[in-house]
Amino acid sequence: MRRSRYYLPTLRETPKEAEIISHRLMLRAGMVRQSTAGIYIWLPLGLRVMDKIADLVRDEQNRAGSHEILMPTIQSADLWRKAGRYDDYGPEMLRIKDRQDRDLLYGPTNEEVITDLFANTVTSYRDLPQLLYHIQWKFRDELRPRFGVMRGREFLMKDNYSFDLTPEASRHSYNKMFVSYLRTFARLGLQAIPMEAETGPIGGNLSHEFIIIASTGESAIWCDKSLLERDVLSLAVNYDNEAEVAEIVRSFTEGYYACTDEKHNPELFAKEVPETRRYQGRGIEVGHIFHFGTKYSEPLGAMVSDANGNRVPVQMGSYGIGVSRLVGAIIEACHDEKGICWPAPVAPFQVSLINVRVGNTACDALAEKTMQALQAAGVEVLYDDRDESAGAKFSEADLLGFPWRWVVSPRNADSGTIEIKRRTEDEAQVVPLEQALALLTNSS
RNA sequence: CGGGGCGUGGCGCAGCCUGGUAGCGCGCCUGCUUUGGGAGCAGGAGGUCACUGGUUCGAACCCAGUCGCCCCGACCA
Repeated sequence: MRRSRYYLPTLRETPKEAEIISHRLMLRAGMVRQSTAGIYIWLPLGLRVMDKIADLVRDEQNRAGSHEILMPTIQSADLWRKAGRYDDYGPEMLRIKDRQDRDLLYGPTNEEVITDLFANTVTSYRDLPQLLYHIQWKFRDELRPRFGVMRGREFLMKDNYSFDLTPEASRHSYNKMFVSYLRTFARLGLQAIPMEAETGPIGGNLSHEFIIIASTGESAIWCDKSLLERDVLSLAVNYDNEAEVAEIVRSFTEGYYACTDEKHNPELFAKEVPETRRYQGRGIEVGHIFHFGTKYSEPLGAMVSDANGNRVPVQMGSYGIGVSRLVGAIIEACHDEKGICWPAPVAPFQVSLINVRVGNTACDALAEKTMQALQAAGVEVLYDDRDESAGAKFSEADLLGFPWRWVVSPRNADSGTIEIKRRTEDEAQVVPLEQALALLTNSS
């Protein structure tokens, strides 16, 4: 992609409404624009990141044996009345009427819709277990939206719902999602810590939040440092093996203190965690999983026949990841004073290609050749071909934060070499194009 | 919803107290010069001063109301 042709409205100064770092950087880097309070327009660069996160989340959901569907944003109030939540949910739910004066709502979550769907399509225990998810926009009319996309009113969420015959089987579904979440966040380049949580209005009796460490996070957290050193991705998981999955969950939940301010107990923390392993800081909630039994299946009639021919309500759980929130959360966790430092898996482009002397024949030729070579290798590159000063280009590249910066300049164009540097390192190296390509493909 | 603050070219701000031709920096356009960390000079474009009403010869400025946005708090993926 040529920078000169891209739609990338960056800002030199920070709009005054933006207070926290991720919001400032997202506005400056031309990722989003605010439309109205808590509601954002996603621009190409921001959308690329969100799509990558969604794809990665999707991949891990599928790997754990879930099936993707897509439920509507607009739901019927009747369904919510039937489940008994219409009145309970309160003003956070956006209620609307259609032209026939029927009560509708913009879904803040989807337990009702999916439980109803399930009730109408599955009738036998032989079709269980089932894990169904979608990635869809939600609306919650927050009292106070803030922190940019981290607490918007409209947000993109992945929500998965499990259906099982017995509480034990449901626990396995819960465990599968637990492990899948560990993998998902690790692949996104984040250290996520599972913490025991309150179940809140979703209901139920078993729940964990997944928190990533960020100094600007909303929640105060206390945990055992050794949780941060666990290597999740090297674990080979067989999701069909109940004992194996349960063991992984156990290894992350037992013997490790990890609490948000909701559940923090200072005496217990001091007693259970040796002083050298105590971590105290702040974090951002990026995922939340719940087991809630028959809370929705009973009122909505999601029943199946068991092996003895008895009709029993299914056991359910729900599992959420804030996809749009993650865009901001990753920036909170990955930035420096110059700008964003994207983890490669979610970077909107892998390479900032800078031609410091547009108009110089050798530079232009080498830059073109380099861009084409990168594209041919399937590497996403944003080629800054504008007639701007070198300094302006370097600053913007730092702000946008792609993993690599490749510079073509009169210093090295004649020799056909390129100066390459990682966003997070200070040292650059000057190498021939072929070698640069090899370094990039081997490293990522 | 309680408390605080703010609405003036795309962005950041001054002007308001003390009413009298709407200003600055950045960005944008044109030209020349420059060229490895947000270049210089010259010229230029761009604004119903959030909205409505009032006071006044005259309102960005004073008064009243409305709307919008941000921050702190209670609540949340």
